This record gives sequence, C-alpha cells and structure tokens, in this order.
Amino acid sequence: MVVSLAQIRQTAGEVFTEGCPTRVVLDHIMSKWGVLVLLALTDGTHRWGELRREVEGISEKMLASTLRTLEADGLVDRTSYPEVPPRVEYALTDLGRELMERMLPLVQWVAANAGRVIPVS
Amino acid sequence: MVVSLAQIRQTAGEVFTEGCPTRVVLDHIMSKWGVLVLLALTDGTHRWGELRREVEGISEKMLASTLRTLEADGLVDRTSYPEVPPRVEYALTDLGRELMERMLPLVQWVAANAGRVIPVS
DNA sequence: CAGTATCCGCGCGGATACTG
DNA sequence: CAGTATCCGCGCGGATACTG
Repeated sequence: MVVSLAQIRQTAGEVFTEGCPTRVVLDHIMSKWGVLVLLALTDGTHRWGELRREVEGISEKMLASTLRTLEADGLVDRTSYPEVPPRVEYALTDLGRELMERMLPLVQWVAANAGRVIPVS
Repeated sequence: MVVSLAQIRQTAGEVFTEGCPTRVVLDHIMSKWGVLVLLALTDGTHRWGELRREVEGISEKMLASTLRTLEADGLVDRTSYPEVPPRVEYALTDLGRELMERMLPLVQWVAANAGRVIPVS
C-alpha cells in the first residue's frame, strides 16, 4: 500500500500562513549556516574555534549570530568554563537531537543525489 | 541498540567544503521559498496562480525565480498548454517526490514542536 | 493567465580591528 | 580563546508597471 505524499502533508499543519511559528523556526534551521552548524554539532560537542574551522566559509559574525539564534530556539546548548584562556563548548540539546534525526536523512539523500540533481557540466 | 547521530552523519559526505554540489542544492531546497513551494506541490499539480495564492507572501519575482531554480535542479516539472488564455502547470518530478519523502518528516516535526522551540511570549 | 522588466531599499553577511 | 564593534557593499527580494 502506498501512502500518498498529500496524506502525509496533511499533518504538517499550516506552514503557509505568514508569521506562523513553524515558518520562523524553518527559517532558522533551513538557513544556509543553520544547517551546517547543526550538522557540525551532530557528532558531538564542539568549541567555538572548532566550529569556525569546520564550517568552512562562515564568518565570525555569522557563526555568533547563528549560534545565538539556535540557542534561543532551544536547539543548541552553550557551556562556558571559567578558565583562562576561556573555553566555551556548544552541543545539541535533546530537542536539537530530535530535530537532527529528521534532518539527517534529508541531508544524506541530497549528498547522495547532488550529482543527479545538478548535472556535472 | 542505539545508533548514534555521529554514525549516521558519516554517510552525509563532505557538506562542509565550500562550493560542493551538496551545499548548492541544500541552499536551493532549504531556502525560505524553496521549502514552501516544494511543500505546496506535495499534494499535487498546481498552476502558477494557485502557487502565488497558496504560498502566502511570495512575490511574483520570487515565485518565478524559485520555480526556475527547482526546475533546473530537476525537482519540479513545468508543463505549458498551448491555449488562450495560457495555462501552465507545475508538479514534482520523481526526484522531487523522493526528496519530499525525506523533507516531510522534518517539516512535520517542526510544525509539531514550533511552540516548544520558540516559547509563546 | 503567466509571466517579464525595471527600479530600488534594506538588511544579510563579509572584512577588519579590537577586547575581556 | 571566544567573542564584540564598526563599517560597508551588494544582492536578495519587494513593488509596480507592463506584455504575449
């Protein structure tokens, strides 16, 4: 038996209304840097400098702002240790891990099919 | 047995390298309007005007440009009928449907948890 | 109806310098 | 080390008018 996409979509709720919370959160996590930062944190805790290096091309400003947004959304945890020099670690929250369980299959599929989607010129 | 997110992430490939095809496609489908247009097409074929109305807040320019990008990516099919007045229909391709099978669980989860993620102020 | 053409503002996001 | 502050360009994306 085949379940149609339309049936599944029913349960997605009203994403098309402007300003609805779902749209706001989608904008955060589906943003260019949002995805990459979340992805980087998927294999565990990372320090600021590690994220800066791992997420290639991100600027300090964007890393800071992305992390603050994801933290406010409750998806990322920030832990700062009172040491000199300072050490700050970022990790997914439980909510963040739930999210990534759904996001990873999507990213995997894209990674596997990117060559098919955009023909190699 | 619990499979760690890190293990799953392995198979996602190198998403962190700048300019890699995966990043490009992710940027298309994870963009604000990309997601919403793909979502609108998930319950079947739609005409231009229907999409304009269903995806609330999208401008003509952005709808046109989003549709052209997704069409070039091979995710959306454009069929124009030689009638007066003209009729043009948009639908997901097989590739697009494969993608949405992975995207819908993510969107559903966000829709279900948006209230939790951003506390109602 | 299904777009294109043109104009234009603003804010995203980069670069650089600086700090607790 | 982990950021913040400041400046600034450009292109995303909206608004409006027009067309096959």
